[in-house]
Amino acid sequence: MRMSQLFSQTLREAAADADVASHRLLLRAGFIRQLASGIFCYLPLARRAMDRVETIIREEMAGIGGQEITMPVVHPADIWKATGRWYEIGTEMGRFQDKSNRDMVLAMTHEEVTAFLVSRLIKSYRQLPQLVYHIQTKWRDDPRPRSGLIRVREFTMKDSYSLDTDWDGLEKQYRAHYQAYFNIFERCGLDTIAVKSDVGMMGGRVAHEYMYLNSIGEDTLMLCDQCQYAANRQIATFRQPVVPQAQPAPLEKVSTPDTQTIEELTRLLGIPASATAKAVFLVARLLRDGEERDQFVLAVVRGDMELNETKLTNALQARELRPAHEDEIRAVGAEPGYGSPLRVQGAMVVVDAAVPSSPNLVAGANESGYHMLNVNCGRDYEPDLVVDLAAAQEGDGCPVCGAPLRARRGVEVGNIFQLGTKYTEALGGYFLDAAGANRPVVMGSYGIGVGRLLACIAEEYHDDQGLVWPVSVAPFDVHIVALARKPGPALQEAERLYRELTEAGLAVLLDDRGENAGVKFNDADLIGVPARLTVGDRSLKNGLVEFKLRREDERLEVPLAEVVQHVVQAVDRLRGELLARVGPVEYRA
RNA sequence: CGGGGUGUAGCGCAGUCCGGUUAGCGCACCUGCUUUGGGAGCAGGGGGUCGUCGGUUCGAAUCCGACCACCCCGACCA
Repeated sequence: MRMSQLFSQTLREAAADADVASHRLLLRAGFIRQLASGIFCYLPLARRAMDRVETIIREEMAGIGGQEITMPVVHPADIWKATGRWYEIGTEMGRFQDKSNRDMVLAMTHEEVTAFLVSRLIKSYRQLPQLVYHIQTKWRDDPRPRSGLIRVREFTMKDSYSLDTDWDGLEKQYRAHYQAYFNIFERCGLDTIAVKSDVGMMGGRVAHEYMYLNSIGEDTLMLCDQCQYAANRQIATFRQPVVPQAQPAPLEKVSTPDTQTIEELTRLLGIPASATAKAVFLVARLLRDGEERDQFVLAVVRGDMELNETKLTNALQARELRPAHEDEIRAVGAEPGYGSPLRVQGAMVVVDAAVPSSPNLVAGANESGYHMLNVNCGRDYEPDLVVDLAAAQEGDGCPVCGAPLRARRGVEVGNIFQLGTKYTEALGGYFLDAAGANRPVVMGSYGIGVGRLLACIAEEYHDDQGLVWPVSVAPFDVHIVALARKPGPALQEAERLYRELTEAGLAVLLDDRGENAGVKFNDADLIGVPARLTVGDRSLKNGLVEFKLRREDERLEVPLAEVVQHVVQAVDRLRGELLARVGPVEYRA
């Protein structure tokens, strides 16, 4: 590609609202342009890099038996109604009506369509197992797109769907993906870790997320250095601290004016936060007997812990959870700021597992300005449910080995779900087994956000000057900077190298523009092609061309006759480095 | 959805408080000449519904109102 023809434009200054490095640089280097909030155009440089990412994905999917298909972006709402997700998912789903007022859905994911295909194609156990995938546009009307390509509303996702006769088959395909995903990310040069995760709107049993560790990440991960336990904080468990046991003491009311927070309470009474109980008031939307209804929930965790709303949502199988309003709190007989389960009526009391084993806690008196000493779960109030509700925190004991957990931020670049039969049952995806029985196909679902992956790579590989692409995903392999404005030896040699390197199978970008040397060098650094050749009269006089790797400062003068071979070898070496990263990974359930 | 912020040329900004020539600067873009190993020099030029609608006024980028868009924090979400 000649830079003079490239449909792009580098920018000296980035847009003011680009706050993360990948966004700023992809914009400045002319890879992307934003059309609307969370909606981007991918210009040729980005398209080429995405193509390479997609090629790697296709190769790895083929490696585990995947067959590529294409499923539509627009779906009739019927299939989403059949699985219930039309009703369960809120504003995140794009909905519209076609000209005959039929409800339509913009695809957020393709479990429904896959299950539809299963219902049409799979009749017998002899046709299973299967693995299909596609690389397709998704629409999720995220309440808050941000960080450039990291979090967008319209995006390209590789999603694959495994189809099996039973859970053992699913387990096999799941583990195949587990490994293939590491292969994909390593080949892209990106280090990731797999963490156990919540199943969220997908449903199902087991799920892992692939996380690129970086402080710009929006997910918090709890990691154990000792035993490699790794989980999203949304579901992370931890070892319960040992609590000194004591005889329950009598309830006692104390005056605690202007003491609405745990911190104020511990200061006033001179006690540790672990000796207090915290009441959190929420309203859960529950689905019971096909009817939606709101249930007031009083969650109790110890004062030194934090409520994990995902855990509570899952424990209640709630559709939605929101903070309660003050009038709702008063309606059950509780007092905001001085709340506790004592003498409340009409609330579902859900208690964290650490609370019943912690005697004589200080809790609110449900009366403004007063707390109660020596509150004991089971004696002073009856919980409706005792479950793990507390969020793991940095330093908490690893649930497996007890070593202190570390909290890190990460970006989710992929996920894998063991779905089961939810979708196939809903859409008639049944097969006949060897005994002639009708059984639903067991599904797994596996996603990778292609654009997000690219952004994470950009985030990991850049410096002050610009992007520094790993060769496997770089839009070009070599960038030839021709330091010549008019026809002459330099331009002639640059053109010859462009031809010969292209013939040698490399993707070559030739800067043939009439720009100054400085402009060309800076643009080359910004775009971040891994290898650079500088063809100018100065070196050419001595029969030399300058070679430089983007990631290194060192420059090398190479004799004209050896240039092509030198570049080919250098690119091969870079490719080899990335391939060497791929290897078997131990599966961690 | 709650809180905060910003909308003036492709990008970055000034002008808005205190209404008053033809709305300005840098970069980018076009033409010509010069220059050519790290964001060049000179000369000339093109490009604006000042986010939108409404109001106040002799007069609105500027004051008032509503709306819209975008960004950040939170809620939410994969």
